Amino acid sequence: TRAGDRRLQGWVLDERKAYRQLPILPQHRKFSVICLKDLEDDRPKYFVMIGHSFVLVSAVYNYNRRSAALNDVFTRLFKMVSFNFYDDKYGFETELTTRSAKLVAETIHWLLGASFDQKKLQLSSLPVVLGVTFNLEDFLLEIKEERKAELVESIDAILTSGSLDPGTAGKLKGRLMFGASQLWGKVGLPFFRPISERQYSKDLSGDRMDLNEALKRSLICWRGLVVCGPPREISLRASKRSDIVIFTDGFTPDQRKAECGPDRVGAVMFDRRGLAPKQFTEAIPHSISEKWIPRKIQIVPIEMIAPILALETFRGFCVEWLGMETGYPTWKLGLLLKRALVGGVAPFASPDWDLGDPNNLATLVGVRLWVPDGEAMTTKFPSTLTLMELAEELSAKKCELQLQWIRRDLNQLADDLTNDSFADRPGQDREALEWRVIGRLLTHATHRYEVLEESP
DNA sequence: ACCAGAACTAGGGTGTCACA
DNA sequence: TGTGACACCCTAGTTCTGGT
Repeated sequence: TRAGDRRLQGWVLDERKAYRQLPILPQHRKFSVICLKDLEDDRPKYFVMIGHSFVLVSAVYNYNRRSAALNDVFTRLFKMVSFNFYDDKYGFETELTTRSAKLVAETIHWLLGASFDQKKLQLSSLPVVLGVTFNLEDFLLEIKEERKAELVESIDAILTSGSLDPGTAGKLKGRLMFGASQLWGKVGLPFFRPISERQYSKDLSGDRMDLNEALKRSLICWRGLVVCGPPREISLRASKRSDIVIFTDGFTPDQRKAECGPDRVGAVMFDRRGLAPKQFTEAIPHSISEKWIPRKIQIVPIEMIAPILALETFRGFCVEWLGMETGYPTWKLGLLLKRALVGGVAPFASPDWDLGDPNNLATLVGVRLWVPDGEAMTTKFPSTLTLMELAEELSAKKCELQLQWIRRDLNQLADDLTNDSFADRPGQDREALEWRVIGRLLTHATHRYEVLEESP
């Protein structure tokens, strides 16, 4: 932010009875009639509505047009940082200007005849917008306590009753998804799977509505997240220049092309402060790859492991982002396994499990993978484990994970290294790598997968 | 290098939920 | 009523696989 270290505040303005403020064109009033039964004489009575009613098709468009127009006055004329969502209008400023920004918002509404609730006006470093608290002192998005309590209550009710019907499952999933948007990272993503499966299950006979093992554990895990999951951070969006950039690549022999040799990864690091790039290449030991789901070509896990090794090898740097060359379309990730399931980790279910401990969180993180045409959320087993390992490695180095796809031809150096082509490149000292989580997770996740596979 | 069948995808349609 | 996110179903078309 260009405001430097100045404290931020927000203002919020809520319009009163939003749709009712939009008038019906007088000559159209004959089309705007509602009918109610009079309980006294049991006869229908008709009323002409002079304001837009809820559910009227044009009300949504008409109202949002007005809302957006008002916001345009704020942003264009007064250069304010403000937003609108239906009748919620809100903006952020430094301490110096919040008061005047709020005054502008109120005055413009008053001048143009848009009435608002004086009682609902906010001017605070903890503004509440759309039911979410923006904590501008600690830069956190906080889930409201009431919402927390409602979610816990719903989950407990399901656990007590021991059954969950598709309708309730869908309702719970929707509310959890909204709540999760205020929580740290993509925590909890894997636990939606069993809930989602119940939502769309069609067989309602016999004991099919009963909670199975996977559902019970998912609910318990979600309860834990709602109660003690850390809030989402509000990050400063001003982009900084990267200190270093790392390119990686992976290789695995393709029998169709009669290729041979071990699975291999390579990486090149460009350091803004250094003259020459640094590089390494390493074979993936069979003890690691034999644990993957058998496939003819294991290129995806190999490509994903490359960044982990790169970070371990080039440790001691402050990494801002990491380019991962996979050259691999999203859908191939799905080939790793037909059923998309990932394990909850056993200690998660115990009450004394500390969610604040990054070691625990890293085992739960779901990672969003960016690819050229669109994006894919993968919670598929076991590719997610590789991403967890990567997240864990980054977390241990106080880094944030952001995977980006780049064109293959921009990755020539890593490509060469991976293919054992060392021309013009001096040797690199190697360091032994210890896997942080992948071994442990494979055991847990494989077990979890078996449990889920067995459960109906 | 080629072929046939299997396996898989994109994208439209439908439907659920949440929020306003 | 609108929006977005997600899941499932379906069809036409593409890509992979295993064999020659």
